[in-house]
Amino acid sequence: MKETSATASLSAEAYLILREKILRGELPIGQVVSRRKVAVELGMSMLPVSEALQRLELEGLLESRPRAGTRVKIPTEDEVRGHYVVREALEVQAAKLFAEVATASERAELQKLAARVDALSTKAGKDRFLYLSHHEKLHRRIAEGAHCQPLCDAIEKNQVLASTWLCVPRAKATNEPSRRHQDLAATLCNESPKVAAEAMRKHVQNALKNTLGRLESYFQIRQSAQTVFTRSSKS
Amino acid sequence: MKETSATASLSAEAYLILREKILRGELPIGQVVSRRKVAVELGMSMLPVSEALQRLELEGLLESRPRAGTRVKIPTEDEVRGHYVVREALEVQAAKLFAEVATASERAELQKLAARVDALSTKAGKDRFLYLSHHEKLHRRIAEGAHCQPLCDAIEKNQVLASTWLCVPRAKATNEPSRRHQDLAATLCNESPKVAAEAMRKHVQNALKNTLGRLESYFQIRQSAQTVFTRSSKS
DNA sequence: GGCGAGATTCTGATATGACAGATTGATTTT
DNA sequence: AAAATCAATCTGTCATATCAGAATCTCGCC
Repeated sequence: MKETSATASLSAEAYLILREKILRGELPIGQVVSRRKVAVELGMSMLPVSEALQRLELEGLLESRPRAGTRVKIPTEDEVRGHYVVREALEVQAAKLFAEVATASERAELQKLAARVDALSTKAGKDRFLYLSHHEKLHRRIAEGAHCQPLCDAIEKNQVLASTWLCVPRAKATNEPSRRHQDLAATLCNESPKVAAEAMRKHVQNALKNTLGRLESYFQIRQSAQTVFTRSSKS
Repeated sequence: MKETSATASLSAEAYLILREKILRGELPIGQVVSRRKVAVELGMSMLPVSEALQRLELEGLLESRPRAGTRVKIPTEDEVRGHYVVREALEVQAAKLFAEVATASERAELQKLAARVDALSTKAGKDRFLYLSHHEKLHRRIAEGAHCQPLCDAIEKNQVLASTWLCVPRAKATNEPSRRHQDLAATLCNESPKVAAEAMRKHVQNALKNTLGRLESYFQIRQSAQTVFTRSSKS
C-alpha cells in the first residue's frame, strides 16, 4: 500500500481515500464495502474507517443497513430528479451572483475552462474521468466567482453525490451541441444576472435528462428485488 | 434521566438528544460540550457519543479542534450571510414549485399556519421557542408542497443550522409588519410561480437582516480573541 | 507583583476485543 | 426435488483501556 500524506486524523485519511475511490468510479454503484477489509487495507483500526463510512453515508454516497452491510448507494429515479432540483436552485443562485460580482480574471478563466470542457466532451470515450474532473472544476469556478463560501460548499457536496452516477457509461450515444459550456460561460460573463440565471437553469435541466438516460438500467434493477441488498461481490 | 424511546443505535439516540438540546437553545452558542460528560449523562460509552458529535459537527452545529474541545458553533458574519444565500436559493425554488404543484389542501393549511405564526410573532417574549417551531413548520410545509424529498431535506438541514442563531434574544426590539407570513402564504397560494419566487426571495432577505441584528454581539466577540476557544463553563 | 517552566488534568483519537443481529449455506425434513 | 432448519460466518455496534496533544494550574524565579 502507498503511504499517503499524513492527515490530521486517520478517520479523515480514510474518508478522503474512500471518497476518491468512489468518485473515480473504482467502487462502482452497488459495490459492497466491508469495514474490516478496508481497515486491513489501509492499515488502521476499524474505528476510524467506521467514522469515515458513516460520514460518506450521511453525504449520500453510501447506504447501509444496521448489521447487514454497506454499499455504494444505488439511486432511485425520484432521488436523482430531486437532486437536480436542488442543484438547479444552487447553481442558478451561483450563476446570478457570478454575473453580478465575479472579477474580470475570474470571467476570463471561466471562458477558457469552458472551451477545454467542450473540447473534451466531443471525444467521449477513454478520457471520461478527465472530462468529468474538468467539468466539475468549471462548476466550482462558477461557485467561487459568486464569492460565497457556504454556497460553494453546498454546490460541491451536491456535485460529489452526482459524480457517482456520471461514472456509469450510457447505453446509446447522443450527440449534443458541442458548444454547450462555452455558450453558458459567455452568457454568465457578458449578460445580466437574470439572463445568466436562466441560462444556468436550462443547463441543469438538460443535465438531468442526460443523467436519467445514463441510469435507466439501475432504476429497473432497483424495482425488481434489490431494495434489500445481498453480500455478493465483496471489495 | 428519562428513558427515551429505544432507537436503532445508541449513536443515533445521542445524536437526536443532543440535536434537540441545541435546537431548543438549552446548549447556547459557545457552550463547551465534553464527550465524556455527555457519555456519563446518557449512560453510554464515549464512542456513540463521539459519532453523534462528529455528525453534528459535519452539519455545522458544533465546531471542534482535534484534541482541545468541542463547543456549539459561534458563527462568523460571513457564514451567516452565506447561509442565507443558500437558503434563498433553496426556498425560492421551493416557493416556485409550491405555486406550481401544491394541492388545494396544502395551500389551505399553509394559509392557516401562516396566520398562527403571525399571531405568535406579535406577542414576542416568553413563547419564543413556540413561535420558532411554528415558523419552522411553516417553511417545512412549503417545502413539502413542492413534492420533492431531497429539496425538503436540504431545506431542513439548512434551517437546523440557523435555529441556533434564532435562539439568541435581540437587543433592540423592532416592530415589523405583523402580516409578513400571511402575505407570503397568500402569494404562494394564489399567484404565479415567478411572483411566488420573488416574494420568497424578499422574505428570506428580510430574515437575514433580522438575524444579523440578533447576532451582532457575537460577531464582535469573535473578532477579539475567541477564535481559539477556552475550556471555561463546562456542560 | 508579574512571568515562565513543568507537572497535572483535561481533551479527542485510536486499538483491541467482545457482542448481537443478519446473511449464508449446508443439512435435514417433507 | 423443494422447503424448512440450524450452525457457521459475516456484518455493524459498542465498551474498555490506552495514547498523545492541548489547556490549565502550580510553583519557583525575576
